[in-house]
Parts: sequence; structure tokens; C-alpha cells
Amino acid sequence: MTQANTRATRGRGSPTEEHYVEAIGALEELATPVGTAAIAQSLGLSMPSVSEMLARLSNNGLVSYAPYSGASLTDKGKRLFASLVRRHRLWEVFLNRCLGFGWEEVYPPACELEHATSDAVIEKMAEFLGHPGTCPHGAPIPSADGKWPEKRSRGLSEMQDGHTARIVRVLREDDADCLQFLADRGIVPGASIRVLDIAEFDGTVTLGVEGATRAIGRDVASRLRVGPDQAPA
Amino acid sequence: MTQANTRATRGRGSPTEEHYVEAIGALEELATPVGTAAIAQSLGLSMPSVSEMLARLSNNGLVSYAPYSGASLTDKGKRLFASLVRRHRLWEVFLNRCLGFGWEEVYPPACELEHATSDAVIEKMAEFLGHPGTCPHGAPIPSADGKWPEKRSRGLSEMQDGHTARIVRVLREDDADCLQFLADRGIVPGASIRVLDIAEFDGTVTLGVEGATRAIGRDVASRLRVGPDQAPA
DNA sequence: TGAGACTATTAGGCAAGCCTAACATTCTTG
DNA sequence: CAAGAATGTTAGGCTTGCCTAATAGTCTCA
Ligand SMILES: [Mn+2]
Ligand SMILES: [Mn+2]
Ligand SMILES: [Mn+2]
Ligand SMILES: [Mn+2]
Repeated sequence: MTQANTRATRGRGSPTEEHYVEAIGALEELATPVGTAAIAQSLGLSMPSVSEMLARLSNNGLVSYAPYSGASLTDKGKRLFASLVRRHRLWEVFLNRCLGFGWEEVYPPACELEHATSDAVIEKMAEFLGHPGTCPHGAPIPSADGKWPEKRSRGLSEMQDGHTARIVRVLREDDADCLQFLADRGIVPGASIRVLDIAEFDGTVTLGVEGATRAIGRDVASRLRVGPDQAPA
Repeated sequence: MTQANTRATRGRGSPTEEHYVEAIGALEELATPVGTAAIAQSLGLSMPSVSEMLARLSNNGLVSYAPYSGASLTDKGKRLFASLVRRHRLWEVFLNRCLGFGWEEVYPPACELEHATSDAVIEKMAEFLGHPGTCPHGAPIPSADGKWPEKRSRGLSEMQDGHTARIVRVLREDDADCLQFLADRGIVPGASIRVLDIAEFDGTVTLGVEGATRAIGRDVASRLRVGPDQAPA
């Protein structure tokens, strides 16, 4: 009836809880368990707020958490996380493909819409979009039953000079400036690249992209995932 | 950064405040000023909650309000109301036309999505949908600058036996059962009808709709708005 | 091992939104 | 006009979700 009731009804957490689960799930891909500080930084909140919420999420069975030992998603939490990522990335596809937003713009509106989207709506949306497998940044979209597609990609640093590959994914989808920078240089999912040089000294990578030569720093390079140059038959 | 901050940034109220403005705006079309009880009933909340929020909305300059005298939207409140109705009805069009939801299903999801939708997103959506003039229930969609289209419709009760007309709008868009009832009988915006009888006793209306004879009660009949049978040239 | 730097929790407080119970006003109607 | 009904507000309390300041645990390194 009321907003809160609606949320209770739909069998998920509050938007706030969902934000936490989203952040924890993303951070778990880097290191697990996830520390309070990392979550606080990622959400722009104070550590006490995070401590408090971790206790609550633990109570709700979404994360397993012991004081001073960090947090990690439970199976239930992982399911919610997959559902969130699915909702988020399908919205990104819609915003990009149908409404014409650039890939550097889609993250914030998707992050709002995802919490206001029921399963019924998102499944209709998936059908409307033709069940896309990835978001505009090349990130995989989990299936409705929470399964993640196989990910077969490497980092740029694993490539050797002169070799070619195709960009399959760009990490840090929320960093609009970086995405703009990359898009300006044609470095987007699907683009073919050739590694011209990886500097020993500071990791600067020089690429050939569509006939042009592009240099990118180590940090940005580490956000690129590549796959084989030809689409797998 | 945080949800609350995001909301503050976008220069509107919280979703909760928006719900109140939405309810007050809708009730104002029936009678003004709007009483606390009516708002409470419409939102499914207690009267003290409404009293409290009216004080706050009054502080924010969205409603003018004096104790025991009811509330009415200020100009600022009216602008927010128009923006909300625009967002709500554009979402309804999208849900109905693109995602395939029935007109009796679109109200609740639209009511969630509208509060998570920025102006940028809704204007792109309007363009995507071809700037529709009405929602699936035939209700007008205000323009981006808050103007309401001219409404040229009559109630069924103003019609005489034997006359024909076209349904242009159905009120109470949130009453799924009633909408289902009407859709089952072909009584939807755009349908041509002939008034066969309006009972003096209890106001029951007998209609001819697409060759079939349909009877509806006084209350349901009062929710139908009709216009001339031919589309105005 | 022990000081300092991190990391994390506890304590205490605040605003938004909701509630019930109690009280106050206004309307209706004989 | 004087109930009594209807409407509306006040009082007091709750949860969620955030904060700062203070405290406590952990890690690193001389
Ligand atoms: Mn989000
Ligand atoms: Mn993405
Ligand atoms: Mn709403
Ligand atoms: Mn509608």
C-alpha cells in the first residue's frame, strides 16, 4: 500500500539494502571478505553506517559477517546480487539502445531504476530487448534464475606486443570520465585492437585502434578485458 | 552519492513527498481544498501521518495548508504535480505499448518508476514513444513545461438515449478490477458506443458496444468520459 | 615488543516517515 | 442549541538510515 509495504511485498530488501548488496557483490570480485572501509568508500558513507548495516544484513541472512573480519554475501545475498545486476544491466541496455544515452551516462539512472523494478517488469523488459547477454560496457547479464554466463576474457597485460584482440568488456562502469575518454579513442566493446607496446617502466600501453595509435595509462589499461579477435564460431 | 543526496540533487522532493503531491493533485480535481481524511484514505495512511506531512509540504512551499482547513497545491506544487503525472503516464504508455502489460496492470509499476526517473530520462522516453498525448486510460499527459492539453469530454450521464459517442477516457486508473471489467466488455478509449438506456431509478446504463449490449452500474458509468463519435478533423 | 597507522565498532544523536491513543474542532441533525 | 458523528491535531513512540566523536582491535615495522 505504502512504499515500504510495496517493498516488503516484493520480497526484496529496501533500496538501501540493495545498494549495500550491490556494493559488496562488486567488491567481492576483487577480494573477499570485503572490509567495512571499502564498502563505506564505495557507497560514500561513513564506516559506522556500514557497520550498522552489516549487522542488519547479517540478521536478514544476506551477508555473513563477524566483527573485525569483514563481510561476504551468503547464497541468499548472491541471489539478490545477481537479480540486482540483471536489473541494472538490462536498464543500461534500454537506456543506451532505445533512449540514446551514451555508455558513460547510463550507470546512474540504471542504479535508480533497478530498485523500482519488479521481476515482472524486468522480465518483460528482457524480452523486449531480445534477452541481451551483456550491458553496454560488455559486462555479462545474469539469467533470470541467477546464473552467470561463462566469462572467457583476459586482461591487456597478459597480451604480447604485436598481438591483436577484441575489447569485450570495460570495468568501472560508473566512471563516466574514463568511459568518455575511452569512447573518444574508439576503445569500446567489440573494437579490434593491436598491442603495439607495453612499457616496462610504468605500464603505459600503446594500442592500434582502427588505424590510429592510442596510448593509455596502466590504471585505465587494467580496466580493459579482451577476447579473441574473431568472434568464436 | 547516497540515495538521499541523489534526490536532493535532482531538485524534487523525496518519493514520499511526491506520493503526497500526487494524491493531493488528484483529489483536487474533485474538490478543493483537500481534507486530511481524503489524503489518508487515498494513500492508505493514518491521518496523523498526513497532518505531519502537510505541515512539512507547507514548509517546503508545495501546498498551502492551515489546520482544520484542508490543503491545496501551490503553484510550485502544481508544477511538481504536472511533472509527476507526465512521468507516470509516459511510463504507463511504455509498459502497455512496449512491454505488453494490460491497462489494468500498468498503474502500480508506473507509480514506482516515476519516482526514480530524472527529467533527462523521461524526456528521452517521451521522444522514444513519439510524444503520446494520453496514457492507456485516455488521460492527458502534460507537456514538459507543465501545460495540460485541452480536455474536451463529457460524462455519460450527459448523453441522451440513442446517441452515439466514443470513449475518450476512463477514470480511476488504479482500480484494476474495474478496468478489467471494462476491457472484457470492449469499453476502452477509442471504442464507439451507443447509449441504449439510462435507468431513472438507479442510473444503470445500457450501452451498445461493437454490436453487443452491455449494462454497467451508475458508479462505473460515472468513470467514463466520452467525446464525439468521429475524430475531430 | 611497542608505537603509530589503519581499520572497525560503540555511543549518542538526528531527520524522515510511519503508527496508536488521546484530545480538539467542526459539522450535522433532531 | 446540544448531542453525537466526523474530521483533524497533538503527544509520544517506533524503525530506518545516516552522522560525528570516542573507543577498541589489528597490523606493520623499527
Ligand atoms: Mn542502485
Ligand atoms: Mn554496464
Ligand atoms: Mn508514485
Ligand atoms: Mn493512466
